[in-house]
This record gives sequence, structure tokens and C-alpha cells, in this order.
Amino acid sequence: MYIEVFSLNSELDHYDSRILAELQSDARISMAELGRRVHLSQPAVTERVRKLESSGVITGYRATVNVNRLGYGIRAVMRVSRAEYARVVKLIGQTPEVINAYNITGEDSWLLEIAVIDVAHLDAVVTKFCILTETSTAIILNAARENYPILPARQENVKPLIKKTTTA
Amino acid sequence: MYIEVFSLNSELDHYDSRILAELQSDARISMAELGRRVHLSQPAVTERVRKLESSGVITGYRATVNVNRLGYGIRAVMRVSRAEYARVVKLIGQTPEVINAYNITGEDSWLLEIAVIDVAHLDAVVTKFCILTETSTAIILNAARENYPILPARQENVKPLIKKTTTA
DNA sequence: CATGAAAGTAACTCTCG
DNA sequence: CGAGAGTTACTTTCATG
Repeated sequence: MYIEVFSLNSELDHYDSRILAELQSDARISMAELGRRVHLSQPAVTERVRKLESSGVITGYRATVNVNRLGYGIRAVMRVSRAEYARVVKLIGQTPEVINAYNITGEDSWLLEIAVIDVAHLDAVVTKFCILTETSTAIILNAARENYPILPARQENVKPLIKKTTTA
Repeated sequence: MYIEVFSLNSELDHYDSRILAELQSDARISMAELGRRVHLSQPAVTERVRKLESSGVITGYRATVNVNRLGYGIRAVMRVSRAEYARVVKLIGQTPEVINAYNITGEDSWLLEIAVIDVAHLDAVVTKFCILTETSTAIILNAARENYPILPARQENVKPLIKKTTTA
């Protein structure tokens, strides 16, 4: 018999994966409809969703919007070089154009994704960060993939460094 | 009198902004509750949401998940140098670890955001793309901001290159 | 399974061009 | 006077104990 390889998500079964897939593709379906899709009763699926929320697997539900339709002609990514951490965080907090801000490894310690109205607006935002440190900006031409649904990491995807061994 | 400066979102009024803000912070509230928050009746707010959807302003609703809780220990960004467009797109299609894939300007023509289980898994994904062209990977240490809500670009935020002029 | 809330539908009102 | 948007009232569907 094989030794079980447990992971952080060992408690998530097939039903939970189905639920997560459905809610990542449409977060506004009713629990009744979700139950139909995953073949569970409505109270059963509601209880599972509640547990996924309270255990922190599901962190929220958000409408996704088309930034172009909202008047933002340009999306861009800015690489921001090392600078005093607190100052960068503060500046991000003062910049609503920043949609995502990642602190990353390497020479560029920050990667920001921004949405701006036009080139003049882009210039204004870049300048705000240039005052702090060096930046490098690239405009997003298109997205081949966006917010791809994430399913629980499965054991067959894991390539363990230590092979499973048999018990005595 | 000033010439009106129209933009793509000129039809979006204060109510629509409120609706967009609410649905980006919680996409699962009922239309009745949304109506209460923005001070409109349930049928009225439902109709506005329907129009925002059909006009392409709202593109969908998604549950957001904690990738760590799903067994992915590492999030990273990969910069991928110029390569045959179709081959990159095809490879992205074959790689579920890619959450976001942006085609960008500059030397690195692609920026990919990925979620992987561990270093061995990261190595496997990076190698897939290294075969095609040069890559540069940085691990995401933390996110100072994620999916910041986007509101309609407002005229007071726009710095027009051509100033408003008076009519004859 | 029963009760209360929410969604969908229809008829009516109000305002504005 | 007609078009558009909102409200109220009512029926069906959904959520919750």
C-alpha cells in the first residue's frame, strides 16, 4: 500500500473542484443552479460554498469590467526598481490607476499593472513613480488569457522530489 | 457655453458608478440589496445591470480564490522574449498554470503570471517556454494591491491635449 | 418541508423632448 | 404626444432553519 501524500488542500474533493470551477466562471448563479450543475442538493452545495468561504479558499466575488468601455484607452505594466518599501506602498495607495501591485524578486522589485486614459495620463502616472526610483513601462497590446480559473493542485500534477514508497 | 467633451462612457451616470463599485467589491449581493445601497428599486437596478452587461462594460462575475489554499506555493511572473506569435499562444493554451498572459510592447513581448506548486513545478513550466525563446522569471513575494476596483474615467481626470473652447 | 426573501413580470406614473 | 426610466404590486423561484 502507498503512503498517502497529503497536501494543504487534501480536504478538497471532486465536488469542491466543480464548485470552484463554476463560481470562477460565473459567480452570480444561484445555489440551486450550482447544485444542479455539480449534482448536489441546494442545501448541500450552499454548505460547501460556506465552508470554502470560511476556510479562506474563496476570498470574494467580483464583477469584471472592460476598462476600455470605462474610458481607459491604455493598460500597461510598470517595473519599478528597488526603493524604500514604505514609500512605494504609500505611493501605490495614492494612485488609483494601479490595479495590481506585486512585490517581486530580482532587480525590479515591483511590478505594477495600471489603467490610464491616454498617453498624457500614462506620462503623469509614470512620472509619479520616476521621482522615487527607476521605472520601465510596457503597454499591454492584448491579453491572450485573463483570470484563468484555478483548480486545486492535484497530486498527479505534483512531481514529488521524494518518490512514494511502500509501507512495511 | 462649453463644448461638451464626450467620451466612450458618457452614458454612464452616478448610479452606474455606484453599481460598478458595489459589484466589484461583492458580486453576489442580491439586486434587492444593490438597489437599497444605490437608492433605486430592484427592477430599476436590475435593468441597469442588464444594460451594463449587454453593453460590455461588465464582462462577467468571478469568485476569487486563494491560490496558496489550493496547494500552489508559488506565484511568479515570466517575461518571455519575442517568438513566433502563434507558437506562444499555443503553448499558453497548453499550460493551465498560466493565469494571465499579456502581449506587451518592448524587448520582452510577453508577460505571463503563473501559479505553481513548488520549485520543481516552477522549473517544469519555465522549461516549457525556454525551449521556445528566452525567459526571465521573478517570484511574487506579496501583493500590495490586487484587483483594485475600476470606476469610469471621469472628465476631471482627463487632461485634454486640446482645451475646451467656447462656442460662437 | 415551511417560511421569508429575492427575482421576474406587468401595469402605471413621471419627465422630457 | 410618444419614448424612456422609475415605482408599485404580484407571481414564481430561491434561501434558510
